[in-house]
Amino acid sequence: MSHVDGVPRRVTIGDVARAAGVSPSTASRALTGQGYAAASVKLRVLAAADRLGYVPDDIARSLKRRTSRLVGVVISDLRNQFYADLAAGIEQVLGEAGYQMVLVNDDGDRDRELQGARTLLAMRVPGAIVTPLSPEAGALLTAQGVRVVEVDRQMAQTQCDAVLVDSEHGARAATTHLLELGHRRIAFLIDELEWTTGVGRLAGYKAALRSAKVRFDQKLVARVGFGSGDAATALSTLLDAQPDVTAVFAANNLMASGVWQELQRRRLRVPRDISLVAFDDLPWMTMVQPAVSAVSQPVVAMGARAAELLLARLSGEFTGPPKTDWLTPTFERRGSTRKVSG
Amino acid sequence: MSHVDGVPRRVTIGDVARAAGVSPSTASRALTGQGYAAASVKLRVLAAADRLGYVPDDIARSLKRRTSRLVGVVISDLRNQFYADLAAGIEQVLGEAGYQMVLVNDDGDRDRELQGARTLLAMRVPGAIVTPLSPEAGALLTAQGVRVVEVDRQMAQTQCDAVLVDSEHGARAATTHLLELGHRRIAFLIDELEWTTGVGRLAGYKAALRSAKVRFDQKLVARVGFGSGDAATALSTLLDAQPDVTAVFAANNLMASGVWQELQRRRLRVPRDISLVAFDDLPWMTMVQPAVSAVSQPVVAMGARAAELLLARLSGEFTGPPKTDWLTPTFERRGSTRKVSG
DNA sequence: CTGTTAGCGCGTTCAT
DNA sequence: ATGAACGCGCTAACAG
Repeated sequence: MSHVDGVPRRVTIGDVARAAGVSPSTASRALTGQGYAAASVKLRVLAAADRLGYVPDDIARSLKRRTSRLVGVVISDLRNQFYADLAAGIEQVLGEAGYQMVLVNDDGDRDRELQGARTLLAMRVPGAIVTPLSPEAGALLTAQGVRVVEVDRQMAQTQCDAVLVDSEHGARAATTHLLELGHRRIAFLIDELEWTTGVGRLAGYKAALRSAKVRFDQKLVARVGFGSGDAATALSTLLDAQPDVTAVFAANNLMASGVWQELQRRRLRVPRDISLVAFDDLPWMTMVQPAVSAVSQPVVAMGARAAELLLARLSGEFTGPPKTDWLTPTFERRGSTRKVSG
Repeated sequence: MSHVDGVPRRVTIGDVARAAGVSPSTASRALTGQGYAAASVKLRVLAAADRLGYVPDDIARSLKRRTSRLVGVVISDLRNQFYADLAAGIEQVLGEAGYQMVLVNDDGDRDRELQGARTLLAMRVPGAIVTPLSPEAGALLTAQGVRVVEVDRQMAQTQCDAVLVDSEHGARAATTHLLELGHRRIAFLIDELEWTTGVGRLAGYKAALRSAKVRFDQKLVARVGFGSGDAATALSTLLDAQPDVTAVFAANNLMASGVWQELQRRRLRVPRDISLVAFDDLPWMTMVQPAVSAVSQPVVAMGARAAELLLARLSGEFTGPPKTDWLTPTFERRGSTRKVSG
């Protein structure tokens, strides 16, 4: 009666063993390839398994082996193409290695991140890849023996592996480009300064200014709430207060999108009236007119690299001390930047 | 020596029970809230669990309960914002109900889809949500008692729940709009006609033509490979062969992107030289100039709805015969369409 | 209300 | 090379 839909009962290794006329242990050895099993027997077991449509129970197997092939992935916003690409890179590498990805969205909320970590703990995942919001979640996992790789951002106080893009380098390149075009009043839009990304990008911006002996002006930095759409409003306020701004640096793709909309709304012509550079390159940036000059990150590769690192840890193939992989972004000059006018 | 990193051994319910001076069963009842447990005892157990940092083992629990809180999600391309949004909608609803999402990307490949289904089977997931490529994967799952909800596309021969967008309706609206503007030679770009989406969109296009008594011309339909970026090339070929085309209908966001690029490359002015409508609305479509008129799908809501349906099935709250939910897309008129010139 | 018993499905000793 | 016995961690059934 619990099998209303005609699904009687999953076939177990015991069924296979019986059908093949051997013991469960032998069936297990034949099926997994671990341990001895006569060739003829192995064949019989395999045939029986196939005939009965046997699918090994991962749950039972995991319980026994005390480890599963599930990797937790905690990201901030799947709807942001950046994170989706990251997840795609991770999934591909994981999948090829026979691992599955449990995806958790934390929406930039630390409580949800922690909640996600706890869930992963309960699931007994051997490893996790996270874009961290706080050190806590990663620490919690690490403390319980879960191997953690931080990606995009670095937050762990206790050392753990990480795969990052050199934000400072990228931001510096973009800013330098603007400076070389003669811009001096460059607005900088960002939605967070708690993470290594925000910090690094601002640092790169400042470093470029310093090299060019241009004074850093705090009033040119606009800070908006995370994930909020008010990059447009923030830019608007800033432009009103600082009418001498000739260029804008949008520190991520969300900021870039908001900035683009605001520039459109104001009927400012890019790059004639104002120049624009973005950090993080998205497809739309080459579809608009003019195309947006941007710091392009190897996002998918970053996800893939993180997964590779984690797998190497899990397999014991890599056992060294915590290591941080740095990926280098490239600045793509496009049509949204030009020499400062007048 | 297996505990190099100082992670001794996970605390089990047995440890908690001992610390609280009760039996494991009582501890279990106190912890889960299922079954009797004296208030004072419950308190003691909870305190002990908390003190020891006990985290229930989901693997063992699943083995015992013969069901887990993992839902399989099989989609075609996480890097396509459409699928990412879908997954985001699913994840949100699942997460609120205490379920996790195992995400599998099949890249539009049926073998990988089938492989994914087998994996989910092995994982003993109680349910799965899929954007189907073939009937096989879903059938396999259903046959083993896994509740399946198809989303975006419908493929199952044996009935199963589905959440779909009314493609025909949307395509008809978009095409009618073009016809009302006087367009008669409307190119139609698509990358698949095996799925309900492609079929429905073409049907809507044809239906609109029929209503307007405009002859359907097969030569105006360009078909490209799935996921391939050659929408641009295909359009190019088509435009060369059919110079009287005055409007283009891109049947999904990939096609739209390719079309947009090709129109740019040809320096065709939209909508002056040619009009454009897209099926599936993406953010870039309102960032470009002119904004692209598009059939907007409630993608996140579709994912959410699919998850709700699945959860209702799993909880036994909904037991009726297979049902298909239809969501209605809306046509957003923007600047890329205008009266046919000349 | 509580403890004892048993078993989910598998892999892994340990004998043989 | 094979099978019997055991246990992974948990909870459902039962007796008390």
